[in-house]
Amino acid sequence: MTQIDSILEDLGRGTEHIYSREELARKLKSGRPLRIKLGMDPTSPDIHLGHTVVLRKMRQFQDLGHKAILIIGDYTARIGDPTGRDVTRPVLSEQAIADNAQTYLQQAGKVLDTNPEKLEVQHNAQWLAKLSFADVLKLTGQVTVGQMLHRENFKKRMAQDTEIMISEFMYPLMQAYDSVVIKADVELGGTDQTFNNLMGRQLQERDGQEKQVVMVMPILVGLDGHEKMSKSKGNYIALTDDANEMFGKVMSIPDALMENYFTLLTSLPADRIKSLLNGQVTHPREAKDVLGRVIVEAFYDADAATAASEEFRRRFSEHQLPTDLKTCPVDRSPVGLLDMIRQVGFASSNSEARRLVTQGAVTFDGQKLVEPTVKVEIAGEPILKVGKRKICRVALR
RNA sequence: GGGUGUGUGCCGGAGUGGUCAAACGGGGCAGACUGUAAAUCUGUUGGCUUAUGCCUUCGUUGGUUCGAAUCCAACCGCGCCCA
Repeated sequence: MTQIDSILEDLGRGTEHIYSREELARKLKSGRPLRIKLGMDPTSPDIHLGHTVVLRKMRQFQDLGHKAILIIGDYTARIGDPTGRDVTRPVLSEQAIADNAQTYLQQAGKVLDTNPEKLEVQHNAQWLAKLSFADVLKLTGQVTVGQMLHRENFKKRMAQDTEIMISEFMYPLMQAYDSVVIKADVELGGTDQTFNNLMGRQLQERDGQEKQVVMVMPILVGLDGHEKMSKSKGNYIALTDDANEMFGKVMSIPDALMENYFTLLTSLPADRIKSLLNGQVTHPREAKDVLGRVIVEAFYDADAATAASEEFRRRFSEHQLPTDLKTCPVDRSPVGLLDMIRQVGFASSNSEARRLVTQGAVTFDGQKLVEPTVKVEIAGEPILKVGKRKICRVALR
């Protein structure tokens, strides 16, 4: 196996498809630092593990001496990527876009090498905003409607008779044009980006450039085990989650998801992963514990990972109180049970609190309370527990 | 522009004058069982200081009626067919 072959193999890990491997090999052989493009739309304020799949691939290229070009889609965000949507996206305000872009960068820095030699950050409004109508016509003159309608997502929406705004057709073009402007050698993206990425190749070719290689990564499935990890579905692990939260969320994923997470979110060697996933060799709980630690370690450190694992064991396996039990204030002492639950934020309405109480989810000061109408005394910071996860010490304000 | 249809709770989707806070499914939450896994079972899923009670909700506004998610009108959104 030549050196290029082994590099190719590493780079190919966790990718769904490469268009094309041969071209990538050729580019790698040239020896020059490649320009690796990744576009991110600042449409939501946080990034989560799903985004890191591609960011990690980007990092891998950086570590091999290539240059990461991170494109903040501050202009494309105004349209909204039609990807994965059955309806048109709402338009974001410029301010929201700018704010989101800021946090994106900050968080992406947890995965990427932020050395300016290795990372170039571009905002696509810089060139897209300048295009004239004539420029746009020229762009639109390079792609047929048939081609656009071939796109999975549009096809589906056509079939369902849901609306498609013409502006949405512009999205792939804009993204593709980004590739032309920055002269990308490789573009990374999730499988849902395939169409857009491939269009970049087309436009580059028309422009007389060498076509970019497109590497598409699988979409990370969310905590529920079915749907794509996304903020709006609430099935995500945010990079801003604290270590305990992160670890706990990993422990809650369905077993079937572990393989996916191991290959896409960790750098553990393939044979290690294999033995971890073999139920004969490793108990699934143990495997998941390793997964949780590795992931936490990537964003914090080894100590934090160990601590999170231990805390988890203490709390949920041994049913002990969390070490960092927070204290919640309540405004009066003989207080209605429902009122208290609402005041500490464990229920958003009295009715909800009532439901929780009658269903036996509430323990106060070591006693299970099932009568919604009782009043309780706050003395000596008693502990209130609602369900498995909501727990705090109650103190008089 | 003409014809026609549609708009229900987080989502899908019943309901066509009172018994509707609204069937059913999904999702969520809680409980049992567990490894905060899966599968399964059970309960619950608008709000209200305690409630065989009240309030708000079925695109919007107005009307008919003792009484409307259900009938009428106008308007708005969305779709289909024709042009």
